[in-house]
Amino acid sequence: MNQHFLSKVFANSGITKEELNLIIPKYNEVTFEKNDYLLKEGQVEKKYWFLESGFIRSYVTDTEGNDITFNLYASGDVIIDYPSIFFFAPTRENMQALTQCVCWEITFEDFQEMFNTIDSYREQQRGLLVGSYFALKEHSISLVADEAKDRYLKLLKQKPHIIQNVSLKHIATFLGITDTSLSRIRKEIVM
Amino acid sequence: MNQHFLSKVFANSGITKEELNLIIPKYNEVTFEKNDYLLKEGQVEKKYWFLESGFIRSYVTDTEGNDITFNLYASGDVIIDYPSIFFFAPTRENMQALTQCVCWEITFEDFQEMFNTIDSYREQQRGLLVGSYFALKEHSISLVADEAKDRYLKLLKQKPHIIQNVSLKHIATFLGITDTSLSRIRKEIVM
DNA sequence: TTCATTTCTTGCCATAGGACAAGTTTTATT
DNA sequence: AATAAAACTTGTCCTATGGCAAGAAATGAA
Repeated sequence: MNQHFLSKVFANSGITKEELNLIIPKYNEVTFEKNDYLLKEGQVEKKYWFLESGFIRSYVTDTEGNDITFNLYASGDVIIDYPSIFFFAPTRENMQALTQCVCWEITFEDFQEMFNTIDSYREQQRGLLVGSYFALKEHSISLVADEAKDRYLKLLKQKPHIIQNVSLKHIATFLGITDTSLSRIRKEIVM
Repeated sequence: MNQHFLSKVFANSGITKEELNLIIPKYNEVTFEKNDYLLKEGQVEKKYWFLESGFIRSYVTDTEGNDITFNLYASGDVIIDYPSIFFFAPTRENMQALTQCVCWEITFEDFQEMFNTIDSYREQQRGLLVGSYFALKEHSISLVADEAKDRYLKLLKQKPHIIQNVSLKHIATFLGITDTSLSRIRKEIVM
C-alpha cells in the first residue's frame, strides 16, 4: 500500500511483477521535515533518493558568501550527488528540504547490484540518471543562451508547483537573477 | 621515453614504480589533427583521454542553433563524457580538437579494473575526475555569480595559453558573452 | 603576391537586469 | 491578537552586455 509511489515510478519500464518484488524492498521510505538537510557540504553519502512529495533545493555558497540555488527538486525527481556516489568524494552542495518531504532511499550498493542483474531496472535507472544529469547541463546552457524570463517559464512548465512552495529568492538564484528582477518578470507575465 | 607525460601525471600520487608498469601500458597514445572530433553528439564512447598537448573544446548546439562552448581543455586535463562512461548513454556534446593534440587514451574497462585493484591509482583518478566535475560546476556558478571579466581572468589564470590558441568567439560563448563584449573586456584589461 | 575569408576591434545605441531603498503583504512567534 | 520577521513588490537610477554594422588585421588558399 505504502509502495504506491514506487510502483508508479517503475510502471511502463518493462519491469516484471517478480522483479518489482525484488526491487521495491530495497527502497526505504524516509521523511524529512521542512529545513532538514539530506546532505551537507563536506559529507560523503552512499545513498540517493527518489522524491515522492515535497520540495528540495540544493545550494552552494559562492566566493562572496552568497547562497546560490543549484537545483530545485519536485515530485518524481532523483536526488543524487555524483561525486559522493561514484568517487566517494565529499560533496560541495547542501541538499535541504523546503517543505515536508517523503523520499525513497536506496544505497548505492543495492542500486549497483540491481543495475548489474536486472536489465529492465538498468534501463529505467539509466534513463532517470542521465535525464537528471542532462537537465542540469541544459539549465547551464540556458543560463548563457536564454533570457531570464524564458528560464522562469521553463521552470514553471517543468515544476509548476514550485512557486507556491519555494521562496522567490531561491528561485531567483537558481535562474541567475535577483529576486527583484524575478518579481518584475512575474508581474510582466501576469499582465 | 614516450611515457614522459604519464610519468609526470602519476608522479606524487604514491604510485610505485611497479604499479606504474602496470598502469602505463593500458594507455595508448593517440594524435588528433586540428578540427578532428574525439566525440560527436549521439555517440557512446567507452574511453576517455588525458590531454598531453594541444587544445580541445566541447560544444553543444542550443535551441536557436547557436554553437555554445561548454568546456575548454588544455594540457593535463581529462576529457571524459560521464553519460557515455557510466550510463552508456549517447553524449550530447561534441569534442573537437582546436589544434593538433596528443592524448592518452584508456578504456573504461581498464580504468575500472585498475580503479578496483590499485589503491593509489584509485586515489589519483578520484582526485582527477572529481576535480574535472567540480571545475564545470564552479564555472556554472560563476556564470550566475561573477562578472564576465572575472570569468575571463579566471580562465586566463587556469589556462593561460588558451588565448593564443582558441578563437575569441569560442572563448566568448564559454564565458557566456558575445565576442564583441569579450573584445572590450580584453581591451579594458590591457589598459 | 593577390584575393578571399575569418577573426578581431570599435562605434553607436538599446535594454535586461542589478543596486538600493521604501513600502506592503504574508508568515511565524509569543 | 499583537508583534516581529520574512517575503514580495515597486520606484529610481545605473551599468554590463547585446545587436548591428563598419573597418582593420590576420590567416589561408590559389
